[in-house]
Amino acid sequence: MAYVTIRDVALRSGTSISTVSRALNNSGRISPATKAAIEQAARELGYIPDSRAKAMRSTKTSLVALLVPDIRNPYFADLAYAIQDTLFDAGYCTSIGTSSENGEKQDAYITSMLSQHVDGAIIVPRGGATPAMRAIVEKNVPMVFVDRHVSDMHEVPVVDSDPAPGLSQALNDLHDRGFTRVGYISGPILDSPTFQEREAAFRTIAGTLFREDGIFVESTSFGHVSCASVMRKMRSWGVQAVIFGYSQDAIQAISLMGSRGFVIGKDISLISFDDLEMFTLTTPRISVISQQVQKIGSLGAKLLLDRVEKRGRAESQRVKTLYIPRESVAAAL
Amino acid sequence: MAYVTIRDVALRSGTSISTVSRALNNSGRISPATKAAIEQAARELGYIPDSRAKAMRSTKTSLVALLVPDIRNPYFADLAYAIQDTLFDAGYCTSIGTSSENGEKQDAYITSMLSQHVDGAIIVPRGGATPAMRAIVEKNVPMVFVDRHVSDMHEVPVVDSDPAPGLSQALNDLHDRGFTRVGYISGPILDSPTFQEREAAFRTIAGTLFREDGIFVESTSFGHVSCASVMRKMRSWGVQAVIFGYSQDAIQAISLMGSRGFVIGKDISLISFDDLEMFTLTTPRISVISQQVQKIGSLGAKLLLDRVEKRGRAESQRVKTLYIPRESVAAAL
DNA sequence: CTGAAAGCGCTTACAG
DNA sequence: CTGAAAGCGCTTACAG
Repeated sequence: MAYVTIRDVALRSGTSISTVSRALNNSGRISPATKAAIEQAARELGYIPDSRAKAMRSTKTSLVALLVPDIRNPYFADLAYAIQDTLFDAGYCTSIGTSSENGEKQDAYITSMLSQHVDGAIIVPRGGATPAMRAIVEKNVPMVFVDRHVSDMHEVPVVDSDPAPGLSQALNDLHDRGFTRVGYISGPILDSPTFQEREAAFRTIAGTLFREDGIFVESTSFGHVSCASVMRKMRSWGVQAVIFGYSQDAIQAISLMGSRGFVIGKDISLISFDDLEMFTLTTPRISVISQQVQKIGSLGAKLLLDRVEKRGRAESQRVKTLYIPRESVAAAL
Repeated sequence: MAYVTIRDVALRSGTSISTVSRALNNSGRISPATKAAIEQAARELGYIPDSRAKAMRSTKTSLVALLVPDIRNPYFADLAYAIQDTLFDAGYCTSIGTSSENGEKQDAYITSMLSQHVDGAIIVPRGGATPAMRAIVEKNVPMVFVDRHVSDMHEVPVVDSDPAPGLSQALNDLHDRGFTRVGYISGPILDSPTFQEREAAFRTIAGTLFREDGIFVESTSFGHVSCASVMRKMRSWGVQAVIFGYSQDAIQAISLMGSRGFVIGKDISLISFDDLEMFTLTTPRISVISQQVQKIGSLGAKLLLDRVEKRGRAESQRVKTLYIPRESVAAAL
């Protein structure tokens, strides 16, 4: 059984190709009788229209490309799920690609999607603008950035979270509990306006609540070693509570502390960005600053749909971060 | 800047469409001079071949569909990553779809992939055979099942894990530590040969090590309530160590126990299937039976490639499960 | 209401 | 070595 084509359906229903097309797409007038006959023939044959051929004529693929750095990161998995869900309900298929925080692969994927003439692209950019990303813009393919943005592509709308509200709530909580020495670990800050902004927001807000000499900021790159040494530094400075701008760092830190007998919420208090399920499984459960990833995802998808379907001028949006206190933050010693 | 077509490249290089096609695909003889000119023209114009048009002629899309129940489940995220990685290196693009353990969505996705004439499909099936899955087989599109299988589709090869080795190691460990009352919680066993097999393997192996009246088996469906009540039952029966066949259940149980002050590794010992990162963050860390998901993924991908590229008759494969003991299993009280 | 024809962007025999 | 032509499976004016 090879693929059934529109021709087979026409033959079987004793009509022509054009009539079948019109009947199955509800376009133009057709007599109810022929329409019914055609639908039955299509059903009997198990006809599945070739979307490639369809798309070539109508320049509409109902396909959207989604690019995330790493699908194994639960934050991105949640994001991808929310986006795919929203898009699916609107009749679009989402193709999820992974760039592995790797520029080359990122561009290979984008190019491949472009060659399939996707109707739009949702991208969590990694690093700066790339050739393939510029190609998307040049070809006028609708695109939105989600979660992060790229500093030199201002024409692309972005849906991300505003770190200030959650950080403010978190820092106020620490302040209220009597902490005087707070630290911030900012993750892979290089090239990332998002992580830069988080750090800046921390500095600003902490500056209004704590003394200058009670505020400590460090950054990690990827990798275990660095995270361990940063934690050591924080400890040696007598930092009482530390906020992680990058949840993957927090995960490493928790694992490290567990293996060294450090007790979170006692030896040191801890807060991380991203409301991940695993942060509720640890003992104690980890306080988080939620980016409301679900909201970011659905907003991003809707924004793209607005562009694809050309309703209004959709603009960038920010979702408020939200502090969720749990037992990893205790009173100051 | 609309899309650049092969026609534009021909015009710019002063050649014909057919020559451009041959030059860019390295097929047939072309003089080095014209080839160079064409390549330059293509580069200057930023030509990206239309893969839809390409595929229509050559019946090769270099596209593979991957269907997983829920990408937010870290086990499937790992699986998807491994598969996508292997396929990417072989020159294939993977489109990841999520069925949300929902038959309708599963079929909608498959049909959509079929309409794009993917070169193959890798599926983690949910429930039994569906109409769309049968359509794949009928149309002779290469397909493999991964992680789970469907009882009534024997023609489809499957790569999954053999539960026996890991279970055997785990149960021997429990036995050696002096446990006499062991429990097994089997997850959503309905319609799932995989979960059924795990339970059967547990019964068989436990039967050789423990007394009949020291073996307890229960199953959960999805949802919190059920998991809590099952745990209660296990406790009331005096079960000393429990093995979870479904890691999502274990996650719930850990969370429940944490909120009730139960201490894992002391009040009860615990082992779960699936070597998830989060199981190393808990205190104590959770002993697991690893399915070696990475291996399953890459084997599954390779098996599909063998079918797609018609090398030999690729057959089903099993990966051995592996027991990784950690602190969630203590000595018997 | 329905059919024949053109054309979307490619590839692939077929001539030259 | 290179070009003109047919055709992949559709949709969409255009006639009838």
